[in-house]
Amino acid sequence: MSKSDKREEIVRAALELIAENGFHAAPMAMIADRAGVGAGTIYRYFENKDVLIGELYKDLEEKMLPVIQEGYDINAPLRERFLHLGTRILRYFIENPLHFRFIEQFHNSPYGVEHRRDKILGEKNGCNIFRELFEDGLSQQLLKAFPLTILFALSFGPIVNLARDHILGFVVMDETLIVAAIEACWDSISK
Amino acid sequence: MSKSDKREEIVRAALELIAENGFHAAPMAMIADRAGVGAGTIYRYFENKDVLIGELYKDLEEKMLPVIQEGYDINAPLRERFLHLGTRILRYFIENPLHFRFIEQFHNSPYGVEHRRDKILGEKNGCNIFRELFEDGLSQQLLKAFPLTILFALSFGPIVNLARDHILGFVVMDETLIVAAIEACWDSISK
Amino acid sequence: MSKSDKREEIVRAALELIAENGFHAAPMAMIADRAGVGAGTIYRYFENKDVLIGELYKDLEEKMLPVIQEGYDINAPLRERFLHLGTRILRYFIENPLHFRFIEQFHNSPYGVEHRRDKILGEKNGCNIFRELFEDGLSQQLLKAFPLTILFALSFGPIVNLARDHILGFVVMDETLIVAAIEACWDSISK
Amino acid sequence: MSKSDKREEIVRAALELIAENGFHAAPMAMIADRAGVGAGTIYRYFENKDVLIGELYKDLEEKMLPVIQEGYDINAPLRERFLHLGTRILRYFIENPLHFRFIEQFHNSPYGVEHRRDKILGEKNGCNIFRELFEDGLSQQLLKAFPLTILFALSFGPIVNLARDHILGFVVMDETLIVAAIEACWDSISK
DNA sequence: GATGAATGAGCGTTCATTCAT
DNA sequence: CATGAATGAACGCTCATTCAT
Repeated sequence: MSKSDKREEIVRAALELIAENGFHAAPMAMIADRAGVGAGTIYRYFENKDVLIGELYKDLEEKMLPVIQEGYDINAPLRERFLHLGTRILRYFIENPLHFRFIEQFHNSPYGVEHRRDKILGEKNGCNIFRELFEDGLSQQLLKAFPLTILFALSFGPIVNLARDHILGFVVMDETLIVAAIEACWDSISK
Repeated sequence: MSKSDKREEIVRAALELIAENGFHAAPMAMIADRAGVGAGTIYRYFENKDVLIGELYKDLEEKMLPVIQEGYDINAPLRERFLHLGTRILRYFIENPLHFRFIEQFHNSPYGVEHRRDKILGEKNGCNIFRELFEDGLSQQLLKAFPLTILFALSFGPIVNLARDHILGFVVMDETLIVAAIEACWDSISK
Repeated sequence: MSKSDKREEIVRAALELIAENGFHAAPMAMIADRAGVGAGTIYRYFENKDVLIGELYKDLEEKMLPVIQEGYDINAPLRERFLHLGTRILRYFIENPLHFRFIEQFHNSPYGVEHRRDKILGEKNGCNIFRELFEDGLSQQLLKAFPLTILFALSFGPIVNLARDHILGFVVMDETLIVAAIEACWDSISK
Repeated sequence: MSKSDKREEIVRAALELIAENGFHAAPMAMIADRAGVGAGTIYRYFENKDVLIGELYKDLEEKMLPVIQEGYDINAPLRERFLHLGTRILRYFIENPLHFRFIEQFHNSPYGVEHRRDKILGEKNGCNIFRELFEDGLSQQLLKAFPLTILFALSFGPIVNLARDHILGFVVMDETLIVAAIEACWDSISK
């Protein structure tokens, strides 16, 4: 197994265990076991458990962003851009329930305290797409005159809830429902 | 300190510690300490930690429900009813940040697994108010023809996010913003 | 409830709990509960748990001795005297399984360390009957020339085992078997 | 210290502490201490305390059986076979007082409940030697017509008592006394 | 570099004993 | 006197982290 394969295995094992049963069910020894490496080996790749979790989170961000942005046309009409991003995110969560479950757990854990803010969509990285989208919308007066934070809340609050409900089996989000739900979100932020 | 004072102190201490820093920062000994009681004393009031957490959650539910329902007029127009409940819930969270933080933590913890669904607004108690509200709206064709789960998601997703953002200081939800935000939620569910 | 009734209740409760499930299953609070008194009350009658256990043991000794000696004729032939005592003890244990179970537990517990020697049959009290019996037998050269300790072991070892096996249901000691078994013990010590 | 040395040290430490002062005087931390290992280390070798105790018991059984059987001639006369086994067991206990004390404690403890019956001499393993011995004796009509349980009690009751008395210093069982005592046991079971 | 046995601080919980009522 | 709520030391056990191999 190559060096980066090992890192990959560790991260994958951690993701699975945490997503499936929460942080409390993912001791380092169990992660090592499932990754097929020695317990001490993890510490060659990650300084400690906090760092492992943090990097796992960053990995997921990095996998998610290109998928969401794929085919995104910054010059399309605002509504279309919103629907593109919103449905892509929701679809991504639904298709990657382990990622979603981990991200949720992460935000409500000691590991995620300093990430509390939704970095995915916030100021970090190059991923200001949403910010730009909202700012465009505000300046064009197509959106209600809310602070960005509120526009985020109105958009992502439902998305996260819908993803959770789908994953837990409370509702089946087929393509039609996905689009309709994101359109509803649009109604909440657009004038 | 009277018997019921002691129970109160324990519950309060647990609430504070968990709300402030999460479950991992609330070992029984620390809860006891902050409550000003001996470690063993907790076990006179609560069979074990799980039970303590569970009862704390129930306590909060019980405190919250009457506040939300106060002044609720089931015969008012649908929009008004929605705004009443939505703004009340959001205000409650904002005014009781410890309650909010605990409830959030609880839902994303091993303690809250069986409560995953938002019981507050779900089928339990007499608090089917929201369900009734949505069912009324659907039958009167005032709401978009979504499953209840999605209507819940569109309503509560933003509320929870807004409460969190306010508590974390990312936005200041004054009365005007509260009402405007809930009105925006109404836009997402109404035809 | 009179003062001595209370003591009686406490001792009875302790006996039952310990005999039924061992010392580990008899915390003071449970003893108090079953005795129908407050936990603190026990300490008015017994300085501490050790003393309670010790006095319970003494109580049982005192109840047992007269039953064993009843009808004992010191002038009867040696064999008859042995059979009298041996069968009486065995019968007593069989008819009072709680007493037996407690005594057994007691001897193999921290509480009974200083009582290790079989006081019932040893030098204490007026109960030197057995000692006298053996000494008579030795001087009359009816018994094998063993130290007293060995004569005790040959006599009581089987009795205790038989009682235990009966109580645990491994064998049913009816009157015929009781007598035959004690006669067998006699064979082991008599010339 | 090698891996199996460590297991050995833990088992030895547990044996010593329990034999010397009983289960109550052998908390895991103390066992670890005396074994010269960390507290957590014990759990690499034994799932929990119950398992440690249980395996210690099995270890002792396994050490004891071959010693007892050594030189045993199944074709020798019955009396000789009985004396062989009886004296060997008694000698073993006398020479291994820690083993004896532990086994005694074990049988009268919550750990040993399911072993209540003397498995050493009962049906388990290949060690039906005693059972076979008694069954042979019964079929040849050399033994009194007792149930096996009673023959066991008549044989082992005294042995256990003699071992205890020797270890506690109440009597010194030299070779002559050992043989004479076991011969006395034989008298109790033989016709 | 990789390992996994070893560690020990820290957890949730119990219970003999005390003492205010 | 009797009570039982309160106590806190001590228990069995877990797990992030280290380090000899």
